[in-house]
Amino acid sequence: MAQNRLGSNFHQVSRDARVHHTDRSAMADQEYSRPRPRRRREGITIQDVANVAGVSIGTVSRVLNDRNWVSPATREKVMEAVRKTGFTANARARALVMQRTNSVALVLGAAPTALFEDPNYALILQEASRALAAANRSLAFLTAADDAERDRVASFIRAGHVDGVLFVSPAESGHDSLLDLLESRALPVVVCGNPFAEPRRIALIHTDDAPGCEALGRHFRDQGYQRTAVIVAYPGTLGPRQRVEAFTRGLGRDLVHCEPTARYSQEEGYAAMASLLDAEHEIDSVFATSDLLAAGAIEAVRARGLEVPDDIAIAGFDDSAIATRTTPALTTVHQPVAAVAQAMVREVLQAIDGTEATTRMLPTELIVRESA
Amino acid sequence: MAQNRLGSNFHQVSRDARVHHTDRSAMADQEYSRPRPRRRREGITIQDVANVAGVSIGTVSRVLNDRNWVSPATREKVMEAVRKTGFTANARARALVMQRTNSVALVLGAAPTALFEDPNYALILQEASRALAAANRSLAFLTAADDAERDRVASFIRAGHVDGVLFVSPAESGHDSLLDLLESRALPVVVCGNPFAEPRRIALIHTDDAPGCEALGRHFRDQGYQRTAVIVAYPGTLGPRQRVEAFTRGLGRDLVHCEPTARYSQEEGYAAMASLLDAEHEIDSVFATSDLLAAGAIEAVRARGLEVPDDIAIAGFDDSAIATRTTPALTTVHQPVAAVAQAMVREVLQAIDGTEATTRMLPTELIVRESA
DNA sequence: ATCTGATCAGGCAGCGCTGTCAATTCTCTG
DNA sequence: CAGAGAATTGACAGCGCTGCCTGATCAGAT
Repeated sequence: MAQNRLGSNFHQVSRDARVHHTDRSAMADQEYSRPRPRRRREGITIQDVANVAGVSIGTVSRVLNDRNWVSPATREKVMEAVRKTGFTANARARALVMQRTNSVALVLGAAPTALFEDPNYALILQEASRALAAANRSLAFLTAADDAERDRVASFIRAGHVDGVLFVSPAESGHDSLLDLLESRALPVVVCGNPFAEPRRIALIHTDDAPGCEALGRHFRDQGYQRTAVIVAYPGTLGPRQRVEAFTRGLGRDLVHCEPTARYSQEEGYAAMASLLDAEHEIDSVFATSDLLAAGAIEAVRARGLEVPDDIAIAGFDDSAIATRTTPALTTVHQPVAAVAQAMVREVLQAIDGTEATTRMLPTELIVRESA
Repeated sequence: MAQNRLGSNFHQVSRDARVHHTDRSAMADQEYSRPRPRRRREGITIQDVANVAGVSIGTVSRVLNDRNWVSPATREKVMEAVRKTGFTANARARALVMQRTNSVALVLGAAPTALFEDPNYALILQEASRALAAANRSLAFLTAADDAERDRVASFIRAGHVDGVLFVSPAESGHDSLLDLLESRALPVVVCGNPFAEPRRIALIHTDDAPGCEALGRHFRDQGYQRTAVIVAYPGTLGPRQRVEAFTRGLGRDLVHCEPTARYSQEEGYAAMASLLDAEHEIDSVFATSDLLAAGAIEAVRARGLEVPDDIAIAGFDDSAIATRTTPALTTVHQPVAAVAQAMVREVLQAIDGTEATTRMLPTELIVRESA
């Protein structure tokens, strides 16, 4: 038994020596020969503050974390020492012991180019960043456009870098494996965008597109448009389909044509409109399922010398920044993207604190401008 | 050897005393109530892997970090155990012991709205994100538009959340306190954008705007434009001033007028152009120091029923995504923003690894499209 | 004067990992 | 076949912090 302990005893020595030494150096700033400064010391630690204040590190910790049972006098001494030393608690040590990093990942499930192609993404990033900062959390930004990136995201999350995840995904599928992982870890996740193909235990913040789209359909009918087409990206997925259905419902008659596109981009909108015009459907109005598509469509119409809305009326969806920059300004359906981002943050923070995150649906509304 | 141990034995006394003491209190408690961890264990740890592989945690660590002195057989055993347990090293523990987080902050020194207002910012974010991911680093996204946010950034950095900082700032001043902090901490920082007002020990990645702007000036002269004005944001700062100077040099004659704006936005460009037109300078050509300003200027010109470039030629600066989306497409000066972001990441990573980050300058070139 | 309970402060284990060093085993030599 | 050296592994301190537990202190009550 004693033999067994021998090894430990040896090390205990240096430890005792260290404590002894620290106490001394607190009294007089003599030599500072730590037993083995293997790595350079990083900065002011809680121990330094404790030395200056003449208390133990436990007390400093108690003051910093606003725990009870610290006398006002001691508290003041510690605060003063913190001020004097310029101490900031080491986030890494804190993260280790607290099992919490105070940061949240924002995973963009698309190529990063989407960030300036689609103002919605930038807006979500902006609002999420702001909301997290307000809650004193930091934002880790990741993209997950392809499998390699998804792997990276997965290992990032498994490594415990973040307390929760905000997942912003376009309607494309391909994220199922990542969603599976997120679902399987007990890590709070909030997704925004389109409803899931299959039910999931992941909270979803999405917009109720139907009312706005239906109102837009009624607006088209009221304006007296006779032959209407739609340009729709990701036509196979649930969200876009719902938009078109609600629009058609409001319109009260069948669509002349439905032109699909691969993504939400201005170029795709241009191309789709061009092919609609080429097909000579004799349309007088078009609903594009995003403002970017609509902006492209407007360009295509004007490139042929036609006028919007007189020759062809065009409406978009999103009410993003581009909606007021087109000529004419876009009639569109307002989607509360900022509110979505804020709700995502609120839900994920709640989930981190233990309350289950809940799925929420936010309303949309028709914004009539000049293009339709 | 035995002599050496003797010294230890001396200290062994105090240790034994301590042990005795502990034992006593354990007896008083009647039971050993503390072998179990107090917090729930978080997941698979290196200890679990070691147990499965039948080796010590040190050996597992050595295998994972690809250190020498591990026999092939043991290595295989450990790898197998890692596979079987699905172990991923805890990033937080690693960060603490390594004094390194493997993440880098991207600080946007502007309101987050800039992100979709100015494509440059989004592009930098995109490229930095990509480059960091490729280097297996994560990106913490922060904004520092006002003092409150700068304080947040400062304490974030002091807390040791990141190993380095990428600072993306518009020409505005107001960041001096933050730059002071960054400079004072021995933390690698790379800034992009305009040269510093005062010399700093911070690496800077910026573009050499002069060649492109001068070429643009020559192009204006070659086109036969007679009366040229400029629209310039942040006219007091070094970068914009250099652009205008180089442009004027290429032009070979004085500017008719210099219209200042507060920021780089389409709206400001519109307003500046409108006021230029109102002032009846009889100009036939305008150089705006960013594509966004130029895009706004084009709108303003066309809103008055004038044609670009026939009535008034307009050129921009940046060659951002918007340059090809205006009608007509913008003649502009290409700024290698993606390359800037990549250089920033390269420099900051080098600096983290000990090499001093160096200031770099990247070239610009004239892109002639239709607007001038 | 002693006991009791409420406060307050200190001590220390331990979060999960890495780096150092000692211990152990294996391989050659002379 | 001992002894030196090389290869391999184990042990454990410690990164900086928090949380539990214990000890000390001080009123107020007995």
